Amino acid sequence: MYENQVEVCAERCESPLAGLPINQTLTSSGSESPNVSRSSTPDLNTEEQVVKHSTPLNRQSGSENAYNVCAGLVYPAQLFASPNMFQFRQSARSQENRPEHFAQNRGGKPVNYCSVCGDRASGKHYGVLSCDGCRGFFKRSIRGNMEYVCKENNNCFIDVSRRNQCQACRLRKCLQVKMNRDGE
Amino acid sequence: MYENQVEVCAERCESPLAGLPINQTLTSSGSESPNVSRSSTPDLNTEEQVVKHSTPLNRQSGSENAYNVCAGLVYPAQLFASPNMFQFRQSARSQENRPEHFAQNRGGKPVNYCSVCGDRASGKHYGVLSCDGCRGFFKRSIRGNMEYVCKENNNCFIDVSRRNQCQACRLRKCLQVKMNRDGE
DNA sequence: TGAGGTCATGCTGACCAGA
DNA sequence: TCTGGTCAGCATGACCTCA
Ligand SMILES: [Zn+2]
Ligand SMILES: [Zn+2]
Ligand SMILES: [Zn+2]
Ligand SMILES: [Zn+2]
Repeated sequence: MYENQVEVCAERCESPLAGLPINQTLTSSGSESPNVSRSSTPDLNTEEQVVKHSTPLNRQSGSENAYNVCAGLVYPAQLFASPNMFQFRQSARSQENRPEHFAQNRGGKPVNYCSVCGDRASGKHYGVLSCDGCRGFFKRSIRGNMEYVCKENNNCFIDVSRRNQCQACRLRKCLQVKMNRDGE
Repeated sequence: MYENQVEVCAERCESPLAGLPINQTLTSSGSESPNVSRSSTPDLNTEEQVVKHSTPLNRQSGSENAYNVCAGLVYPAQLFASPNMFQFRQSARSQENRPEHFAQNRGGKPVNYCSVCGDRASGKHYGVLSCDGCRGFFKRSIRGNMEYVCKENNNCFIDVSRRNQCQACRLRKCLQVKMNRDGE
């Protein structure tokens, strides 16, 4: 169960095209292991609206005992998309109908995904199709000469919801997909 | 290798006295699996001084290619203690000579550890011996009725360096060690 | 001693202006 | 189109006051 997931992680991370391979079939986005849905592309079915700089990170329930969601219970993670510690609200753009893979938008423009985390790409950055988050992260990393150290085994899985859990592995993934300071 | 670690994690997390069991022998703090040092208690051998609210989170190297620490290389994690995304600098208090277990300070005062993460406890909070970090985290969680969702399998390992990687599991651990709103 | 409260800190990513 | 720059938003935890 868990080893299974770990294997997938390691395998993906080590491959140069780790994460969401672009131009590759994604049958309902990562359903190889049914009981461990990793939600590479969280499909928030929430209302769509762009709110500038509104970042409600974690759910706040109205009821009293709200936090028992995780209390001692073990159930398959990612039954629904969850905001991360720094999982910012997906903007309306990101919440558009996610195509199977590389589909067409309403306007006909192709939708590309970040080579690092699988989020919607905002263009090519530092030589690689990537999202604004990974772009900013890579920018800060190289400009600040940052040194990160993984607390696991340098094979943390990087996707939209987990890209902020390990900076070391996120940067490693950035470099693996050939992000570079000079934009290639 | 990794399954080993996961097993340890799960075992620790599920037990009510997960993490660093207080009053229990810690032979050099977690050396069951030699090649995967998890550094439950990171022993920073750095200089000791208390700086108020100074939180240099990540290492910034002076050299140019600093980020190659993790670039594509796979080496046992935790060769040295690393600052987390939100791993604040351990204050001088935390860097005192860490005893084997429950040892005496210079002054003779016993040193207690947080039941949640193993950091140095600042006292009893919400009924449980805990550190200021876990105290604040639990406080925010219950006051805000926060709902966290684990992105793994609800068995993330919680220690000083990783307590900020999964809020869901951190809160679960808080509840497992019987933290409660009314201080018992 | 432990409760609630405060707030400096720094990471994140959406956005902007200029090349 | 992509770059550097900006900065609102927010979780964290050290520290404070008060009972
Ligand atoms: Zn990305
Ligand atoms: Zn990692
Ligand atoms: Zn703690
Ligand atoms: Zn978890």
